[in-house]
Amino acid sequence: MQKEGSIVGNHSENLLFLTDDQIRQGIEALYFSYRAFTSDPDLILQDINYGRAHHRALYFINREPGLTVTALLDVLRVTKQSLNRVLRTLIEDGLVDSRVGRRDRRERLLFLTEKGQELERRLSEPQRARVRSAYRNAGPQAVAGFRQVLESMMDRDTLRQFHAMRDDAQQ
Amino acid sequence: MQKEGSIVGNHSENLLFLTDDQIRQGIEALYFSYRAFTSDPDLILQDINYGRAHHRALYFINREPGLTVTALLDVLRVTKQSLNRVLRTLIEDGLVDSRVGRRDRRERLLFLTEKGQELERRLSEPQRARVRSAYRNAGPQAVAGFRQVLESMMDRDTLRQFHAMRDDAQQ
DNA sequence: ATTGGAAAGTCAACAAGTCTGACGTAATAA
DNA sequence: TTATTACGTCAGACTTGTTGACTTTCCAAT
Repeated sequence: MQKEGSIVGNHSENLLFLTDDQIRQGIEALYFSYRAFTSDPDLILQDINYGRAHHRALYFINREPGLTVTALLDVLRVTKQSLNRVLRTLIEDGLVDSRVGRRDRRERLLFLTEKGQELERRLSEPQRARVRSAYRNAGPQAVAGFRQVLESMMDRDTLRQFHAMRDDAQQ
Repeated sequence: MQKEGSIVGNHSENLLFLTDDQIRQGIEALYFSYRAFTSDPDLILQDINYGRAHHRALYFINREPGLTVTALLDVLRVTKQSLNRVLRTLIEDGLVDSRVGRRDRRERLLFLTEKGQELERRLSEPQRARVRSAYRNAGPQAVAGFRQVLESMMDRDTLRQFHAMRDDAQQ
């Protein structure tokens, strides 16, 4: 195609990291590592007859105490019927406290009870340990790249959610 | 603790990338990006009344034509009963061809039909496009870090599976 | 050569978790 | 007052996971 110069399609650096094989390996790495990532809490959840949905709910309620059901629906992207079943069991089991909103009394503000916080920690700590260990093992440069690629994979709306979470942690 | 020198706990570089906040952001990035990653095929699957399990089966059969049910079970880590149901529908619908093994006639060797290959491509191509675009956007250094962190998150057995797949692609 | 156990795969029944659709109630907004 | 919003619930369906029981095939020890 081109008479002379660098390899076709390359600008300044070579583009070997964009070969089909590299893409495939990236996809498989994502699949296998995500499964590993969820395996620890999954084992605990199985024992207590809960599912991943319970963990996710506990996680985000702990993340932002007092968030409303609608806000949680927005984060989780499930139907309210589906979330409701999960929330009901969590409330019945004394892990989540649902309080009527002061500002708007139609809203339910969700909080973790002491017991709820304890389970949330027990479920999430193995994941934190896994990520911490992977980070330590890979080093700060690799971690920066990891984050960069993950963010680039999100669509606009998901990225918005992600940044919103990141931002309200600063307060 | 230490009389003099760098900040406590730091070796040569600082360890700010290991703060709780960084770990938390990593976990959330993983959650949100994985959901984005699966969203494209999920939409297609919904239309044809298939689920993610069907995509996974198609993916790995395409990846290694002629693999046995047992081999597929090992990769997917589900019960054979669960896989069987998915395989049955794929075979009935003419997407997968199951041939009795020549070497061992208890085995079933799995292949994609032309139609199966077509659907697999349709499901996986959006994911490849997403990863390719993210890779291009983030650059080769970031990609290396991405891969390094993901691999560090896998447990021994998963890592073995991942490397086995990587290796038999070289042939 | 026979046979008894193990391995590969299938079928049936059940549980969990997701979805859609419809409806009811209470509170807020127009 | 009326329309809209937030939340909860019931019913029915589907996917995907499970366990248990079964058939067919292979292999190895006798």
